[in-house]
Amino acid sequence: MSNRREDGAAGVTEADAGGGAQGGGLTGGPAGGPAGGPAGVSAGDAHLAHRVPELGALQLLLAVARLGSLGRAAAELGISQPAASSRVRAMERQLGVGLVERSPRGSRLTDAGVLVTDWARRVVEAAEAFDAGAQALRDRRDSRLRVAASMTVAEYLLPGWLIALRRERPDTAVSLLSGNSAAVVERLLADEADLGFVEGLTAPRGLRGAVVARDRLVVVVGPDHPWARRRTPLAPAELAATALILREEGSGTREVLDAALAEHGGLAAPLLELTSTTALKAAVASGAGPAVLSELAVAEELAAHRLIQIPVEGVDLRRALRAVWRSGQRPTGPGRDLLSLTRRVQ
Amino acid sequence: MSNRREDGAAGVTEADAGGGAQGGGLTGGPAGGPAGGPAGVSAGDAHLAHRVPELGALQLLLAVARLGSLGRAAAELGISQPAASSRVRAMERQLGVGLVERSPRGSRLTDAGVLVTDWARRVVEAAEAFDAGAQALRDRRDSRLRVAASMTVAEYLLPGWLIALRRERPDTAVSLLSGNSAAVVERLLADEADLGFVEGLTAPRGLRGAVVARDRLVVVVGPDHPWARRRTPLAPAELAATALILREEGSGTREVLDAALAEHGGLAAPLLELTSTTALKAAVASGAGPAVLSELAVAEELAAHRLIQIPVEGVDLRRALRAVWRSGQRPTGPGRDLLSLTRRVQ
DNA sequence: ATGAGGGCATAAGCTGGAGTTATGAGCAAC
DNA sequence: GTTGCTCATAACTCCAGCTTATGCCCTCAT
Repeated sequence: MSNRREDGAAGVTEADAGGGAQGGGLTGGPAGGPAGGPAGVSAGDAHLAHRVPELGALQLLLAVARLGSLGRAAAELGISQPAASSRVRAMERQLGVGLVERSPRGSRLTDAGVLVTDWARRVVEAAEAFDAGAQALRDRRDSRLRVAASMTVAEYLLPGWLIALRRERPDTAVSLLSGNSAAVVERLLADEADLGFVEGLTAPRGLRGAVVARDRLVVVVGPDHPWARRRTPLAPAELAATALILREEGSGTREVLDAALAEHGGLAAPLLELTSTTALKAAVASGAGPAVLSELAVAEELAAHRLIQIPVEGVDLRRALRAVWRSGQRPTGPGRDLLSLTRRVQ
Repeated sequence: MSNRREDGAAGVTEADAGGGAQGGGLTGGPAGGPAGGPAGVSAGDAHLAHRVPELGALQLLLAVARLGSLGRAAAELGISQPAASSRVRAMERQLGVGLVERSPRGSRLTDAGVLVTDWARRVVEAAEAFDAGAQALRDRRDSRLRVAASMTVAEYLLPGWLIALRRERPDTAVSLLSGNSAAVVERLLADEADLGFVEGLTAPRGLRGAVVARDRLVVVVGPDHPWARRRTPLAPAELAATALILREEGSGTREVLDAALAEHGGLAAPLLELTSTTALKAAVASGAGPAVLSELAVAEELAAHRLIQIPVEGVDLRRALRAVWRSGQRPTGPGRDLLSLTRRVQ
């Protein structure tokens, strides 16, 4: 962990965070999702931004790791070498840990740097998803592919698709309209969109479509709810008889749930009605009661055990996710590319 | 989407991105992980940081969404109300989309704002994990709980635990040492750490421990690899006979794999040996060949289909993740808190 | 040996973004 | 009408980060 810096004040180079090189990694954890996800963003530390380097710095760190040189990393990001040097040093001072081992032959990450870089990668990946989505939201009219997607698809799936699409067809400009399924259908019929994505039990009338994925609704409760300690699956009638926290009337999730429980007595009067999935999850997590949500919407919370999934027996809560288009307007060009992507990248 | 702003130049307030309120969300997707994850960070767009608002702005947006007022959000982040106002406006200009509907009675998110805020939440959550990890890396000697963890635990699991711990015991300062399993054991025996986390088949000699989770090694290939189209599970002998991309000798993953395949003829000579999990995943994704990695390390890549998991029959590739401590030094106080967390938050 | 080249650090100067305080305007409820 | 909440604008300040210019150190090749 030698470091050429000799000045007193500046660099706190504690660097090495452990024994050997990262050779002996044995790893552990449960099956399924990306465990250990961060807890929810509630009130949260106000000064997070002061303790986490900004995106440019994190990207720079990734570039240094990949290219093995501050100078080359600087070039890739389009800044000067001294700027890169100073940014990395600022980051090291901010974190209180040496990240990069400089040598006249280049730069390598320290052990701590490897760890920090891995955490940084997650932030940058989230930022890329943000960017992909936001860009589609901006490029409104003048884009080659106009996509209309339901809220949840737009939120959870589309950014990943767009990144993959950009990787294969960098010149494709995509614009995104998002609303409920009815709005998606409307946009397609009005020729304001080329390709739509909706969820539901059946394909919308007047449109052609293809199932690109499946989804399931799950019953979730907060960790302190009595159900969280249940061992036996929930009976449909029991679910139907329970007051749930629900999205407002007209929500697709609620519709599907209604249909599934119709033969078991129908939904009980709701315990609470909320308008956003986020608010709903927060209410459930804080113990207000059980809710039924898309698996997709609660994957992170389940992995971090902020929410507990309760198995239900004897009810089919699966739904299809469909790509849809106007009859006779089977997608070509960029639309076809995106469509084929959705079959590979879920 | 009324907006009080009247000046010409400044605000591009395209705002609304869809039909109705976000009521009709029907949702879809496959089982398992957080699908639709972003693609890997390779060369990446240089100017990502110019297109994505910085963390403080994203946090501000979340606060506005939660509190319903720019002023209150500003107060929570410890900045003045005009600063918040200007930041949000800058963000709207940057993204080219109206995010917040201002009114004399407060502020609400627009439809597009809801979407953007959800994407922003992911970035902020990743940043919180970064912060939790980095803080533990810094607070070296003077902390109340000194944790030693193997590289992979430190990378994938610990940040989540630390966030949860901070939630319950805000005053607990944790320091993190990370290295291979041997180094972790060494630190514990030298009384330089209070609690350790290692993966492996058996508990280390001289230490007490408890299994806190389980993990599995999985065989993965790039999407273009012939195996990706396979329908039948891999036979152990077939896996053993195949040249794989592996971590260097001494890696825990390699050790476990070696043990599991011993009775099937032992590992073939490696196709390639790499020193970091990241480099390994990149090599596999680009089609260099198959590799065996912790489920934990490839969860995101599997979800985004950048890597394909190949089932293997007849070999047990599971491992235990253990918390360990010195005999007679059963963790108390903060250590006990963390330990009990690991059983709930995976 | 000795010079060329790559890599990083330092120094000095500039610029712009983001913050601050002070103030005004719109709307609601009392 | 007045009080109180909201947000917007204006003028000013200041610091963070960039750039260019330069120097040192090390390695490698001649």
